[in-house]
Amino acid sequence: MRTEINICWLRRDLRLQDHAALYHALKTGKPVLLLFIFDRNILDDLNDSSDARVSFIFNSLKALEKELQQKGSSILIRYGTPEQVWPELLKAYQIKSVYTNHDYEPYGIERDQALAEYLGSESVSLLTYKDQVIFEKNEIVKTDGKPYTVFTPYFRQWRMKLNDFYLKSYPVEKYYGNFYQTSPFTFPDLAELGFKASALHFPAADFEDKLAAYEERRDFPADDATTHLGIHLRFGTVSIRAAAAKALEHGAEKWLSELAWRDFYMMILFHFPHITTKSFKPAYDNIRWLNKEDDFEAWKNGKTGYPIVDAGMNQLNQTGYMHNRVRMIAGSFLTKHLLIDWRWGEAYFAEKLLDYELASNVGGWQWACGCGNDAAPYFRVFNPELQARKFDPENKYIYQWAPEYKEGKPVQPIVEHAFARERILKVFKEALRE
DNA sequence: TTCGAATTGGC
DNA sequence: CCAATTCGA
Repeated sequence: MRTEINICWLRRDLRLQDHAALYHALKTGKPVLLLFIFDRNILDDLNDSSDARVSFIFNSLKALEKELQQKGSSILIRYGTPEQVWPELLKAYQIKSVYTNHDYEPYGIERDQALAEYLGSESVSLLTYKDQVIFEKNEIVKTDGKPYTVFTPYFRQWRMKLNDFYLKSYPVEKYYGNFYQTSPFTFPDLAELGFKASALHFPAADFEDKLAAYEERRDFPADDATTHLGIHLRFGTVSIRAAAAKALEHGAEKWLSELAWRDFYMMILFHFPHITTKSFKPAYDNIRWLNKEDDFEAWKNGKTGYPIVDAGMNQLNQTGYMHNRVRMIAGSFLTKHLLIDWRWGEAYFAEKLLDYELASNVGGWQWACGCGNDAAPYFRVFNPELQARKFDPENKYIYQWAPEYKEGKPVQPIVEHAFARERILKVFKEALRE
């Protein structure tokens, strides 16, 4: 008779410390086998064979495999769709339960629902846990029990509720003896998954030394005073509880509130999944976008004639990262100056950002466009020149990423600011009147 | 129901 | 001051 085991399915929680599902799986005392599926439902839609996120996942799994081998175990890596892989696993192993962490994205919810049904039909239980946020789903709601749609009152409650209990680390280490003991499984090459190693640099996971100066310097892109922790939170190579605990320890309230924004947008996406394709506020779906391909190309390639926008796009294209202040400026510019649909911008960021996160990206783009979780600030149109003067007064960031502006040659902007401003105000008014 | 408030602005 | 809606208690 085969040994009965538990499987812990990793998705975006690629670590062996402070891990909710892994903790619960190991604690049962049954041998725990770790699993990762390179999901073709996701991978097949990526159009860059050297997509850096795939490399990041690959590297992270390699590191996990090393850790696991020291414990006499190994990680099972599969390439395919979950629908294909799970029936194979059920044949290969005597599985008691499957442990995994909550996913709040529409695809993830659908995938996990299907799995729950399938496993149920095979008398295998699926146990899922909150792990990637501090507060999820309905943990922070209004007095009427409905989800918040405005950040500030949400955050007031989020901050009040936050205490050591919610930040407590899951002591996974105590149960490391319960990993399934096996000789190492074969570990696939990136090439077998249809990908190449990315040449991009991945940010380190150490963020603590950035916290002290964060609030004061975070808006100045040349300072690079942000933590670059996004990719680690995206793939779970850093635990959100550990990050929030460090924020409290250093009194980094502003940075803590940014972690709350992440919770907020995940909660919003969970309750309002339509926002990936529709405006949060339906009236804004009436906007008559110009959607001129030439303008979109110019924006993508950093050729708008607005130095701060071009610098940002160059930074994104070259490094897979763009400073947050500049993301807002570039987003505002695409939607409000060029009158291009926010979904186009969202899709481009999705392709390029190492720290891409569906909930935050959609939330951020809808905010930049003015169609998102905001009262009524559509008439707020960023002036890219003023923004640059204010946040990059010595053109340090601009010259670093768009050195062509150093020469001081006059550049013809793709659209004149005052004209674009009047135009977008008119278009918005028309859309909202309908 | 009423009323203060609403991430990161600009002219 | 703009311009002005909707949220939330």
